[in-house]
Amino acid sequence: MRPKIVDIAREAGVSPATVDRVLNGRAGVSDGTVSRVSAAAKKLAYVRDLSAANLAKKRMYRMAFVIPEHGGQFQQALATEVLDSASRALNERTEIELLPVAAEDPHALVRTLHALSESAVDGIAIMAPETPLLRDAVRQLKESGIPVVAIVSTLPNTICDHFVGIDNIAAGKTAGVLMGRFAGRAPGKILVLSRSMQSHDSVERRSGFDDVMQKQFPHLEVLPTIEGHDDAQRIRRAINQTLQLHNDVHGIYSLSSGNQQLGDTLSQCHNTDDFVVIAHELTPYNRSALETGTFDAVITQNIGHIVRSAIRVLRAKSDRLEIHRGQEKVRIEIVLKENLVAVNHVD
Amino acid sequence: MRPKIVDIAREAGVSPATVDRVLNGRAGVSDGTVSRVSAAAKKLAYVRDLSAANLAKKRMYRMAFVIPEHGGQFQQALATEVLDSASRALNERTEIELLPVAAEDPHALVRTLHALSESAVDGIAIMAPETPLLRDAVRQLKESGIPVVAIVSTLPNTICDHFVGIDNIAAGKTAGVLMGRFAGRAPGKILVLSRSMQSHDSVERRSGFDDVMQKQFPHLEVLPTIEGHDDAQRIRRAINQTLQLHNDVHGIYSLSSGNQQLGDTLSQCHNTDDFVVIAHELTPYNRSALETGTFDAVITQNIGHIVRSAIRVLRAKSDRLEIHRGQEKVRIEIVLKENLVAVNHVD
DNA sequence: TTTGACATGAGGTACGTACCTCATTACGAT
DNA sequence: ATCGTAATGAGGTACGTACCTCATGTCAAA
Repeated sequence: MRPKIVDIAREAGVSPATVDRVLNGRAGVSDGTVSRVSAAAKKLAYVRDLSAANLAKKRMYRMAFVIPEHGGQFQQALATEVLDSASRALNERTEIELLPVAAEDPHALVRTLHALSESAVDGIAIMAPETPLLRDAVRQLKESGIPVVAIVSTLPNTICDHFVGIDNIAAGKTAGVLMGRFAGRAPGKILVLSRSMQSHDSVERRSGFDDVMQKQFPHLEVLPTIEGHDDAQRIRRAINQTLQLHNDVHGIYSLSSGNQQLGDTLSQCHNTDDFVVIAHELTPYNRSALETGTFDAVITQNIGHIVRSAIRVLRAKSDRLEIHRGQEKVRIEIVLKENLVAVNHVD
Repeated sequence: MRPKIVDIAREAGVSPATVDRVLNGRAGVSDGTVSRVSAAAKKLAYVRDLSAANLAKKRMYRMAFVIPEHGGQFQQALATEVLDSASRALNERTEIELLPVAAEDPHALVRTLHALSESAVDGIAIMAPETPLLRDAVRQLKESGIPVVAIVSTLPNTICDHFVGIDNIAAGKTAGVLMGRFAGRAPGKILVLSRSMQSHDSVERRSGFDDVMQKQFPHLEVLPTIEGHDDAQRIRRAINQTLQLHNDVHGIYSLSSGNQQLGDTLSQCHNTDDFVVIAHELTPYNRSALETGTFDAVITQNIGHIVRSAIRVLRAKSDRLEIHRGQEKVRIEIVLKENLVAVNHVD
């Protein structure tokens, strides 16, 4: 049997009430007694029965997910996954609130976070690009004792408590190796596409990608990033222009998750067998592009795992428990048509 | 607030005691009352507070992991992971016993399982090759109401309750695509190695591999599988023989997890840049082979996830709860030197 | 010596569920 | 009318922890 409070009391020669006071850090216990009780607890390897404690406390873990509201399929999938986890989490005393925020407006984001700091949440998971405004808001939250984890998009660990997501430099490197090996030995060019290079993530991926391409595949020249800004016309024009300018494009690398326009352009105007296409995030669209062969590989991260991991981490932070690094590490997944079946749907 | 037993009682117009009888399937309640109570419970969307129930019942989940005792690094990593999970699981009313069994002796396996069926465990996770003896033993366990999940090595779902592991045909296909695309366009041969083709897993991987190679890369001829049976000399001789016989070997595919001998042979006798090497399972050995460049890709599955998933599934089965398919699906992971850093260590 | 502050003990109630005993009711069979 | 039985209610204790009140103890300053 695991030791309980009465066992510590007996061991330390005090009453259960005193043990309770010590364990819960309440005042009115002399230093000597505190250390005797602590020693007894350590000696017996006491661990509080969390579920009994939570039952007694009527504890509820209240957490909020703050994510961009008008994103593409990735953000949508993320929201779905949060809602799904929310319904399951209810059985584990965890209430999850989904807070979509206008992504382009740092002030709206800060307002939302400020409101949260008033509303007695136990933890916040946030996906947002780093800005000075955000940094300050997060710092404030931490000062009020609310744990904050960043998901998908990195925030410096000095600011938030934890980051749940992949290493984007390594992801870019991975894309690079696949690109280099899939594209063959003939010299040629690689076209790189991104929604916007304002995003940290895109910059990191590009840098990892370039690193590998330069070192391992110098016969492939990586062209400057074309920024799409979700403008279909602009993207189409830019791609077509580049393809006309260079007749030796062997591959296309799409850094960010919005690829609808890319796929459309490709399937309309060109023979997709001519070059290797690698993209990020296994959205429904990218999934079908893999199936049809328009895309050759997708580098992705498991959204369900990210959400569950964020919840576990926030719960652990809230209980001041250690987190299980192995379980919380998000892996860079490589998806080809062939292992697609075995990968979770985003639905 | 979530509804509790008194709420159901009020709703159904009966006493809490009767609700208790109904919810726990005890006798002495008329059919009409049973259905009225059930209806009330459904109407209020009642879900039993598992932790309070477990507290009241002093419940312990007792589970056993039955795994091969003298395996290579993979089995060792599995054992480590089980022990690690065991220590954490204690805080969640879960006791995990690790039972290593002589892999080559089906009778020993059956004896162990039989002993388990006497010893009041709540669930069993087992990694073992399918044999008629095992099938019968597992069927018996299921008849005594003990949930059994197969891990890593498939057992038919008609026999056990669940399988935690990857689809080996898809894994073989994945290896095939990587091999085909990495090896280039020149015609040549692919050498295939396995510990033993007695193993279901190896056969499935090979069949997936062949499927892709035939359809997508017909210029590459896949040679018959060389079976190593963990005999270093034999493996070295076979590899050297084959390499001498065919001067156009472009790739080596190692189906099973024991690759020490393969790596040794390669690093001793040949220029490893000449061919692509793809292996399974990210064991410490394979990890270092990736780092040095001896191996080009490793197809793997996350052992920690497998163990945790098996525990969750067994707990769910034991409580007759639904399992969360998305969370329990094990993904086929592709590991290259570049995304190695981001993948869990096996230690 | 009194006072007061502080340390500790004793004992209770609560959380939501399980499970037990005993009492009561209803109803059909005798 | 009486009895037996099945159905139900009433009320308790327990699980391990939290948190509350009140009583009692100790010791030092006034």
